[in-house]
Amino acid sequence: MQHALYDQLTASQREAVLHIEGPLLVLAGPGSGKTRVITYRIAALIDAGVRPDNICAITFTNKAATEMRQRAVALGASAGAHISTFHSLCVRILRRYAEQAGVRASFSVYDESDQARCMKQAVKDCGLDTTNFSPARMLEAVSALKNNVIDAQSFTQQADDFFSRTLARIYLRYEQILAERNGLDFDDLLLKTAFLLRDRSDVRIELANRFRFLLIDEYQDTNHAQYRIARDLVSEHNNICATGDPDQSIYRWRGADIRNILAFEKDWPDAVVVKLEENFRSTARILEAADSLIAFNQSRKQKRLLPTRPAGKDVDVTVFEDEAEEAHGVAHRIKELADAGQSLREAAVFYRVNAMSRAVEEAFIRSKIPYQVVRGVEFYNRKEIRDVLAYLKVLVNPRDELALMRIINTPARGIGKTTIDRARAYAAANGITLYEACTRAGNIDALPKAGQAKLTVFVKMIEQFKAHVGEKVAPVIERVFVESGLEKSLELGGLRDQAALENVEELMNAAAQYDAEAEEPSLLDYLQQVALFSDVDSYDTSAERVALMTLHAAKGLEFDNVFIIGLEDGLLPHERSYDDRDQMEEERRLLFVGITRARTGLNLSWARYRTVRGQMLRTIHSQFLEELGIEPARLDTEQQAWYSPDDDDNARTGAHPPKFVTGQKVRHECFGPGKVEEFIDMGENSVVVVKFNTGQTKSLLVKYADLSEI
DNA sequence: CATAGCCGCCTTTTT
DNA sequence: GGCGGCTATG
Repeated sequence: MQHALYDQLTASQREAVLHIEGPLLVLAGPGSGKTRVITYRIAALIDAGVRPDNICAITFTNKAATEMRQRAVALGASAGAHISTFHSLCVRILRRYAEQAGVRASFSVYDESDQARCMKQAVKDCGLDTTNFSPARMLEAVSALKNNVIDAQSFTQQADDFFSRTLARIYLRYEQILAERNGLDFDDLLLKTAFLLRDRSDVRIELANRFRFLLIDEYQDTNHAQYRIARDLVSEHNNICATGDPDQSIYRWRGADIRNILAFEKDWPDAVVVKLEENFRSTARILEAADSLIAFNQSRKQKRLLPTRPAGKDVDVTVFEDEAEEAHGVAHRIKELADAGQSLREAAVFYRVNAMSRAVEEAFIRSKIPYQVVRGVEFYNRKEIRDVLAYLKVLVNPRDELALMRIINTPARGIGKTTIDRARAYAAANGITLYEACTRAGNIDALPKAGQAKLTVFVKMIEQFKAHVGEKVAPVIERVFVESGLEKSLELGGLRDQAALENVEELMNAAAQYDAEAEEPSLLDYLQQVALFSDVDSYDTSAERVALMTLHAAKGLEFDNVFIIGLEDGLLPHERSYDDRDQMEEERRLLFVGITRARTGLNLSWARYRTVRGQMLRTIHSQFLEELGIEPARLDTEQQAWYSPDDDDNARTGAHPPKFVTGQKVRHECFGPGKVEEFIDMGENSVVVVKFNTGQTKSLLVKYADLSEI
């Protein structure tokens, strides 16, 4: 690397970048240039003569991995370093060492809903009812065990009370079901890899030599299984570099163990520790608020955020009447920013729960503000996408009964419940999989000739698809989509199906991109990787659109202007965190993460009333607001500082029809009294939807309706 | 066997 | 308020 590049770094950044051999811990506060340090480090390692393929960098999301790859290459580092999430890495390892790990390389990756189905089955198989042993709860418990590298056998041995013994039975059965279907859930990817490294020193040594330099970002959010994997991977050379910030640990509920980062120096006693405390991102006012807030956490090492930027604007705190006004207020403010020439992609709205995006979206649509919702799984959870992927899964993993059940009669081809039940009974009686049973449909005596014929046609179609498995992924998807009849079934439909068609097209585009870019492209790899994808990965940072996301998804990102909504008691901190001090502290860290995403503008808000599960409830503002170190006078303003309904954008058009708000009581000449359900603000063509006391609901053009307020 | 409509369930955050 | 599963009906 040219020496000039290092000149851009601070002394401590340079120290971290140029530390080559031996364990290194980088404790990096928000906005301290951590990402930059990691990418420079990759370049510096290569510069020092390390072969790219001896480097393995672990990121928290796929998106972070993609970005890091691009940045490293832009810095002049030759491509070839392995950069991915822990889960992606484990998929590759398990496929490569399937035999040693005791799995089949063709495994399906089971996502949350797949897991739920298997768990439901497991609970039922154990003769328990799903009310007392809710699959979700059981899944949570099993996941916690897996994250702590405890398998079903060893848990069974240590289970000593009624609940544990029951859970052990469920765990065992759940594992059996997954094994029968050749499926691995998210946690299995880590667990099986941890066991592989523990039990097979030959594999461990081979991998340790392959990945001579291991870099792990967001180390504060690793769980025990990930820790074990990392420890074993560096067991031969100790070249581990971990970066993170204990104050930004927000995944405890998912098994993340903050002790990993706190105990790093115990695990690697000769570790060099570099602290990056200067913040180059946010203005001083924003950092003061963040600093003041996080200081309320008791189980934490004292740490200062050192601002390098000027004071900047005050942090804005606003109270609104309800969530609709709050959303409208945010929209209004963003319009102002846009009018002042600010870029929309530099604005983001954060919230505690996904459901809160709705109100904001509605306001943005009305205000014609382009936006994108960055959400957990949305795209790959759509029915049509899952259907197509299920076909592909059956092609590479015929044991995947979950996938098979999904497609066997989708689109409808006359294979109903009775037919399937009989085929299944035949499979059980003969100790074969359901798919195998279908291939022998002619032998299933319990089935009428018509049923046998339908199954045979289905199997024939699948077998024909199989002939193309070795080809590029996108064409296979297209073939399956067309020839399975899925496409046709959607073409007949209405608007909804039209959207579905477009989604599948989008899937094919993404697959084509995969075909072009993947390291080792294959249908199997595609399916295993796609299961690990989330919508955060498809978040387009270059689009001129406001980003809407949860506080969790905001991790690692930064924006000029940040809006955090719903600072209310029970929401942030979330009510489910009340009874546990550690969880309360995590809620505080969550807000801390959100605040420190902002470069220059930070707008916090709460609403006096919020609709929860369809009910409008009175709220109390979040205790966190008082912990920001902002003068009380600015915290709880009676009237909004910069927004009032009269001062709307459309007021500028010159026309001034009356405006209404949801819930408002009005009277109409003919229909009598009623309540406003919706007000669609379109200037002089505004529409108001009123539910009248007579029971009927009417949409009325405001300028003609002559409604009067009550 | 397919479809529509209804009921009852859950609802924090996500790789 | 949304979704999955169940039932009743064609």
